[in-house]
Amino acid sequence: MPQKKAAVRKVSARGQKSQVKKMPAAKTASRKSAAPKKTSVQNVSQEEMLLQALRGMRDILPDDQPYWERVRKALTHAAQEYGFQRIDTPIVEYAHLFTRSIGTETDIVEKEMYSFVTRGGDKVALRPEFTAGIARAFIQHGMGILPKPVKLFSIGPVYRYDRPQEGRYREFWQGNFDMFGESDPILDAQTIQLAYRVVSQLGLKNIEFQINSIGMPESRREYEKALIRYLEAQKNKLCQHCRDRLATSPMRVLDCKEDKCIQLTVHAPQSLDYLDQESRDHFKRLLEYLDELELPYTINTRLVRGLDYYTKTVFEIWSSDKEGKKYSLGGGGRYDGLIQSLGGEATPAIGFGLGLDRIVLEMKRTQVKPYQEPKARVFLAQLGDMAKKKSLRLFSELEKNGILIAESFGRGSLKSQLRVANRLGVEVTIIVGQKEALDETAIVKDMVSGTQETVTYERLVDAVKKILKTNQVLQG
RNA sequence: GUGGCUAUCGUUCAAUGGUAGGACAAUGGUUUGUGGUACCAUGAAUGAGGGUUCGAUUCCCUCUAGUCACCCCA
Repeated sequence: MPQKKAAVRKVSARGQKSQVKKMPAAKTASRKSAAPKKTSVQNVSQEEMLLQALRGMRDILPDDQPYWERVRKALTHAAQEYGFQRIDTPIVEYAHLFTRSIGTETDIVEKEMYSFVTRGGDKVALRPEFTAGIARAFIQHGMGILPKPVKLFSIGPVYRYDRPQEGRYREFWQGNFDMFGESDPILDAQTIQLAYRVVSQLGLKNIEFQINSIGMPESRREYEKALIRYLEAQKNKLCQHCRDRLATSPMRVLDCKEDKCIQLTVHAPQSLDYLDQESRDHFKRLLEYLDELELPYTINTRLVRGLDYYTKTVFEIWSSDKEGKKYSLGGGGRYDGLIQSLGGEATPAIGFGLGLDRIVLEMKRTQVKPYQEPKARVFLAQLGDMAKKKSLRLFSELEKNGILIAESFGRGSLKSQLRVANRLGVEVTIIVGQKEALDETAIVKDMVSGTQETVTYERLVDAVKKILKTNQVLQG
């Protein structure tokens, strides 16, 4: 009865763009003229909004959970094996924490942060990445006194107000690993090894690391100067966007995809040539370690990461499909200055994050098997009120004995219940009807052979287990 | 934030300026306490709002969402 959509009185909220301005309290603004904004809620009915997840937000449905479960398990196992301890930090932090650490000129902060003011007047933001919050926790809880390196692992959602596409969402999941207190390049190598370990354990092939070193702040400044000098001289050959970038983040010009920019930057100065002695040694030793570990890497002198806090080593993890198309799965790097710049004791650190949504996407794309939940092999069918009551008890009784039970208590006929049992592919069905309920017995039916026998409650568990066991042997 | 493409039952695919059809899935049934197959039946959709029109799911506009390319990144 799709009742012809009650003609709702619709106040035509047309016109009145612009002049939104600030409207401090908007106390005089009448209901209907309030909030024309362009939040676009205008033409969307309340009900419609209720039935739709926010843009870029999505549900991870039961069908997908096996993949996620496998990813989570791989992550936590690897974390354990490499001695990482789990830490969970709040999703919301002071916005300032992120601007301080990630950098104010970066896109992440400039236009992708979910920031808002709380009722108490605090400027806060949903975390766009993990490291800032973890660094904050590290300092706040005085973790600097712990034996080095301090290894912390996290998994959870992060938020970026970006334009969604496949594999990129506004709420997405990351697994994050950080090590504090150790500056030796072997940690860099170990970090990359760990990342490789996780990803390949998940069955992803064609993994490649791209690495680069951007040196310490001083050498980086030197380099930036040289780069600007070079680009400035041929400014008119750059695309418009890159010309703008010259002033704010010249290094980003390096990964512009415009042909003319690429051509121009081929011969541009490279950060590697401007490294200070220490960074140079660091990078050299890292490469030696990577060779030793036989990890698949290429040096990408154009690789610049979007966060300001990186020093020395930066890297990204890529996966490629048959057509050679590449997908970024994660990245990371060293951030020796971050802790100190946030107000802590000078502490070198390195870490990386993995994009879980993308990993799941890749797993599906390359047909990696998801994690299989243990599946019920026994079905419990019942007939009649009395049997229903008994079945509930039987259900928990069997479960206590480690037997997973499927059921469809809501159904009436035995036929339909058996049909469900069949579809679920169970090996045994236990049937309790009126008669059995009275006798305190149950029918145990072997779904493969079709034979069945009536047993007492005491013998029930054994009878079921016996069938399951012989099946197992047969499947061998 | 910019530009392109898209939008039909839960899923997938049809069709039309004039009552939207199939397949898969779902639910019930084929004498009611026994599975498969088959057969029958049932429920289920034109994303939202406006415009043009006698009439719009179809044409136009706006919004929303998805997707792709930028941007950026995971």
